Amino acid sequence: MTDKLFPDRRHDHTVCRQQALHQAENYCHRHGLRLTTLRRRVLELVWADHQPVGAYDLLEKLVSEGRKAAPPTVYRSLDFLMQHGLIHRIASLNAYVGCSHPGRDHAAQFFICDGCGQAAEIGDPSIDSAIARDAKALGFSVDRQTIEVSGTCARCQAAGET
Amino acid sequence: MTDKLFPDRRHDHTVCRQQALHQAENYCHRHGLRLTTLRRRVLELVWADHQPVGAYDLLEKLVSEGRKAAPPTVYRSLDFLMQHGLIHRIASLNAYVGCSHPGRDHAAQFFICDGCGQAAEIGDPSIDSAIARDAKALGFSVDRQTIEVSGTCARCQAAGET
DNA sequence: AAAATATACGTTATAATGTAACATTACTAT
DNA sequence: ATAGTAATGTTACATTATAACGTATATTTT
Repeated sequence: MTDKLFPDRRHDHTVCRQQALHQAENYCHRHGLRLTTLRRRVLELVWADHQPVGAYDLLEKLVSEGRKAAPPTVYRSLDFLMQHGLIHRIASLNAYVGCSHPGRDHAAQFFICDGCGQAAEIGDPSIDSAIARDAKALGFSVDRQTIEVSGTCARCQAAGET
Repeated sequence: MTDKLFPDRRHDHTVCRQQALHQAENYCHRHGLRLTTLRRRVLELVWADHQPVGAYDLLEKLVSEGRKAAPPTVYRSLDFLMQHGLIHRIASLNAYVGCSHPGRDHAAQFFICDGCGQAAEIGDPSIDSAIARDAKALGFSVDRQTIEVSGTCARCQAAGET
């Protein structure tokens, strides 16, 4: 079974990371944004795998690479990357994950596996439209959304059944 | 305009609070749970209004009432109340709010106003079913959901337009 | 009712996450 | 080159949450 949303460890993650960096470079270039060495590196670290990463994990990696870094170093980069839709924050985990569809303004929805820790971003229009409908009924003006579904992915279920 | 989900300050909130406490008492009695003085008081404080409250705000109130309390005091009560569906945690705010439909096991969805700070709990089956459909397509087994939509409620929009 | 057990709470210490404020460096544009 | 702006370094601290262990209170068993 090939599962692009919850990939196993065999998948060539270099591709994911490279593509994300490439897209980020394009995006920043087109919009006159400065994807500095630090920001680029933070993005790269966030894309180390498909699991959301904590800010202090990132900090630790930066420091271990010899860079002078403190919490604000990381948080500022994360803020920049979030502002421009290159990463997302997972509120239920206090962690950050690369955006699968950067460039487009979109409300992300996540399925998060408690087993492997991976977060899969989906963009289901029917969730969006249901929320939009409710908002309209309330007269509520939507600014941002946090849609995070936790549970167990297919692979981990299979693995857990022994 | 009467808005039960984003009530104004005139609404008789005593009713909301009383009802919530009453339901909690019933629920705990039926299930053999101990709604101790502390837990009851924490629930009452969470229901002080319709705005999610931070754990340390609760702690401060408990202490100011003369009770000996420390962070674990509050967090343990919050854990109990959450476990039994009497309150919800709002992950995007690190805050807690009374559950509007205790007793039933349900996936809550929230609209949170940046203006007045109030959180309205809704239970839209079409959001649930959209998520269930996506989960099924992924073979994902859902455990819990975090659905939080932030923005501005109708009343605050009206107030803001001057 | 007394002892045994389990549950809840008190207490201290600390972990984990995030921000404010100001100094310094590096880039950009004239 | 120089001034202006944006990014990063640095120190200090705020906020949210939990671990670990002791004490008290309630519940069950005898």
